[in-house]
This record gives sequence, C-alpha cells and structure tokens, in this order.
Amino acid sequence: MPELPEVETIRRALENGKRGGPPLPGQTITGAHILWPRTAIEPKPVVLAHRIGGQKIRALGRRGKYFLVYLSRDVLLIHLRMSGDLYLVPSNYQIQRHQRAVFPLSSGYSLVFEDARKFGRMWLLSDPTPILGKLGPEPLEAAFTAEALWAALQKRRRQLKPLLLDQTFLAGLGNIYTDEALHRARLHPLRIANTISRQEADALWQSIRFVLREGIRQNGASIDWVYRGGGFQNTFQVYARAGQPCYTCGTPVERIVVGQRGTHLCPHCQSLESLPENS
DNA sequence: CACGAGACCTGTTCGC
DNA sequence: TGCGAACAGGTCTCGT
Repeated sequence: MPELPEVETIRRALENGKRGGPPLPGQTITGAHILWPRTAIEPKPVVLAHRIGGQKIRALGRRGKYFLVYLSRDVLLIHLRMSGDLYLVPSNYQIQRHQRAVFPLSSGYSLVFEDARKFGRMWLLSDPTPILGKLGPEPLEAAFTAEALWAALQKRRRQLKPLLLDQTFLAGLGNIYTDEALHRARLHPLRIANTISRQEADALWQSIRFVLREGIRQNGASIDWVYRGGGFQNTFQVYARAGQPCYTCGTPVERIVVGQRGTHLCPHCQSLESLPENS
C-alpha cells in the first residue's frame, strides 16, 4: 500500500497513538524479533536486535516512502515496499502469519512490521544519509517548485511515467499517484520529459502536489486486502478504472503497460500528439 | 544515459 | 468447482 500518502498516514497514526497502541515517541525499544531475516539489510538481524535494545524513540519521520524512527543513537529506516504495514499490538500477542519483525516496547506494546510479500526492508544506521541522500526532492516541501521541476525535466529524455516513478528524480510517487497526477495534468505517460513546456510543467507540479495532499487528507488509498482505512480510492480518476468512462470527457479509460507497470490514462484528455502548439 | 527483462514474494482475482 | 495465469501500492540488478 505504501506510496507517500500511505506512509505519511501511518506515521501520523503511530505518532498520535492511533494505530493499536500509545504514541511511539517517548517509548523505549527493548529488543527485536526478526522473523524474516532478509528484512534486515543492515546490520544483520542479530546485530540489529542487540543494538536497538534500550534505545528511546525521539521522533518519527518520513522521507519519500521511507518511514523513519529517530532513536537515542541511531535511525531505524523502514521501507514498506508493496505490502508492508506498521502497527502496535499488546506485547503478549501471538506472532501472526505475515509479521516479519516485532519490536517490544517499554509500554507493554510491540511495534509490528507486517509484510505479506516480504519485499519490505529496514536498516539501523547512525547516519541515514547514504540511503536518503540518493532520493530526489520531497514533493510537498517548499524547495520543490514548479520552476525546479521544469528545469529537471529539461535535462531528461525519459518517458514521464518511469521518470516520475524514479525515486532519485522525485521521492514519494508510486504507481497510483503518478497515474492520477498525469491525468490531472492532462499529460500522456509516454511524453518525453524534455518536450514538456513550462505551462505543462506547472500543471504537472500542481497535480502532483494536489494528489499527494488529497491522498494524505483521505488517509491514503485502500484497494485490496493489504491496506484499509484510506478513502483516496474513491477519488481515483483513472487508476483501476480501465474501460470505464473518463469523468471529464466520457472516453473509456485505457490501460497500457509502461516499464512493466500497469498504466491508466484517458486517451482523449492525455493526448500524445504534440500539444496545442498552434491553438 | 535509457530501456527492458528478470528477481524477489505471497495473495487475490480472472478466465476457461 | 477447479486450476493455472495474470496481476498487485516497489525497487534492485543485469544486459543491451
């Protein structure tokens, strides 16, 4: 489930004590049970479990799709990938089928990293910059301006969709929000980045920020068994709407494959033809 | 630099 | 009803 809005939703809930237990900041992690070893990239599970014990949670953060737990000495980075989730349970709870890591807390609750598909990953680092430093701009921060987006687009010759999914170009967009943003900006996913006009870049910038903010406002999107509680799926204009009429023009929404990802667009609103150059 | 294919995984849904 | 194929919110690596 995790694109930027879903990760942010989970972060806020854990911060406010609305995800199965009390607020995380202030609690102390007493250890770690890593049930699927590949989850822990660095350090190795045994070392991570030992090193995290006794560290107090100072704050929670997010960078792109990375969930950040600022501890006394280290930062725990968690990437939910396709099916990850984080929540609290009372520590006497029995381990459930898809739980990949469990962190007992001083409060009597445990932080659970659940992940059916086992793609999720975590790191315990004193300095997270080797990982976070590779990320592109944070789309909702002030430094990410329409001007900056346009300038960055000018330097690339890739198709828009794969480029927007590239986390080193921009951090946080995934398949859903990319399709929704491109539709809102009336841009075809296969348009080449450096052919985008300044006006189009403005529209794209606004659309990206709009869909992410709207996603957060609605607590993310829920489309299958993986994630519940969000409402953004009710706002989808094209994602998962193949064959259904575009709300703007009535043309059936099309599904194509771009970079091996299902991609949804309105072929009428998001024309590939060179734009209104003369109109 | 850009692209496509294959991996990594499990669960659900679709089509015959 | 049953069963295999296709598909899923992500990213990495390798070959061209």
